[in-house]
Amino acid sequence: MSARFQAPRGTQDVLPDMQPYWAAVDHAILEVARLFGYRRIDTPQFEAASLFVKGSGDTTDIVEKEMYVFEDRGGDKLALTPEGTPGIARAYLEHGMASWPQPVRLYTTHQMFRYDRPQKGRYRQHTQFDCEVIGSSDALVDAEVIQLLYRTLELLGVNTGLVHLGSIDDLGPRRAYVERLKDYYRPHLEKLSEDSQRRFERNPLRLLDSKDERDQPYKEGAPKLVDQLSPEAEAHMDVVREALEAANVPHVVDPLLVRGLDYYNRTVFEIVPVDDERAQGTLGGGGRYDGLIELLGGPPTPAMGFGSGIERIILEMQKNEVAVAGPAPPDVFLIHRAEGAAAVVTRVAGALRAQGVAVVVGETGRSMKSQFRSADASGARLAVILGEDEVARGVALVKDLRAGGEQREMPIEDMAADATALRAAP
RNA sequence: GCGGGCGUAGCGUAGUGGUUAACGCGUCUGGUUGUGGCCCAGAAGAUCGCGGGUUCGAACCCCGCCGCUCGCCCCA
Repeated sequence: MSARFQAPRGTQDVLPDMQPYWAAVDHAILEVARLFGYRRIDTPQFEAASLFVKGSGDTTDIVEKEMYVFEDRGGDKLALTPEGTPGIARAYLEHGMASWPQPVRLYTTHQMFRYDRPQKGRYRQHTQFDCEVIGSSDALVDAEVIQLLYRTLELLGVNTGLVHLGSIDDLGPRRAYVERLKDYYRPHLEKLSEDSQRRFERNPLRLLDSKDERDQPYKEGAPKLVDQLSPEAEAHMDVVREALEAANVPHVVDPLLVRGLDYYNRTVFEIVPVDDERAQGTLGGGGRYDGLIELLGGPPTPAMGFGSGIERIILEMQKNEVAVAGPAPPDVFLIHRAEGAAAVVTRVAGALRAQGVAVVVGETGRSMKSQFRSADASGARLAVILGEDEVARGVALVKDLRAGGEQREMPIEDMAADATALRAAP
């Protein structure tokens, strides 16, 4: 109905029924962060657009085609955060975190905005669970970060497949490799798909995971980066694998794994659900970005991190029929029928709440029957009835809705003063 | 950005050119004075996604737009 307002394309409302899933994810994140010693950081939902142009890379799709850029009333060019890492790197520099004990372990959950054609599991606004470890080049940190995401998903009952692990080496060796790759493809350029011809210019690493029929014959013989890593990168990856092995994180080396941002080096990884049949399956991914902080004007500072899409995680939880706890029902549903009972009703409800009793109040003017129906639907254990008769006599009727439906009288003032008897009732 | 499918009350569906668009769930109100869950009855709730066209007549046929969805691109 375009006549009525609707949520902007690619955005969604999280209705009350869905909130338990979000709460479950929040709890899992809190617990895993505690276990691994990560502290929470929150950064703004928008940043200088140039932070992403510089940090994420000006030729990446995210920056070039998908970023929400706007100019504010003061003329500043800003961007809604399309990804999490540059903002955190910026905060690291801005707040002198280099003088904190290194490395700095941080996590956050953050809204991300990307102008893209929406699909299930791909939205224009989505939420990411982000972890970043800044100030260490230790391969054990790489393994730790991967493990952290894996454990989070495990804790949430999400059935992940193997962790896909790769290495894209350091900048110098990678450039040399890209030249070798282009040399290999150049003679066949004419015969490649249009997409791959574009990739040849813009993102040669992507040539290797083309799905187009026409490109298949050339993939086999193409040089693979993981097969010719520099000795340093190879040794680094060996340690990562050894540590993942020891941590019981099942993984596989994926020679075709490429990440979308410019700043990655060495370790890259991705976690996809087991028997994933959809295109937007990736639950999370990340890698090492030793050059980013320096690129943003800081001292050379190694770092490692990941982003994981919470909407996708929840989609998986639902697919796996993971049970999540809903909110507890109220303790008491307060039914009232007296004329002009607003004051008594409000006072009793307030007194009970002050003692920690959860109270939902029935609607004025509705029949007993109707209010009892509401009481039942609310899931409350007790109905407290303040009818005309009771209010006049200064008592309340307390009825147990779950058990036999027994009912007894309690003086209103006693109940308001001390809810202990009510809790025990009847 | 490219290609395919879909769009009927809050939700799930029926109706595929011809009288006041149907059913289930849900909501509300009742089933004799003030008592829930089950049951029964009634009511409210739909400009048939929006706009235009064809036709005596359109939810139904055609076009455009919007939204969802699947694949590609890309990504979480």
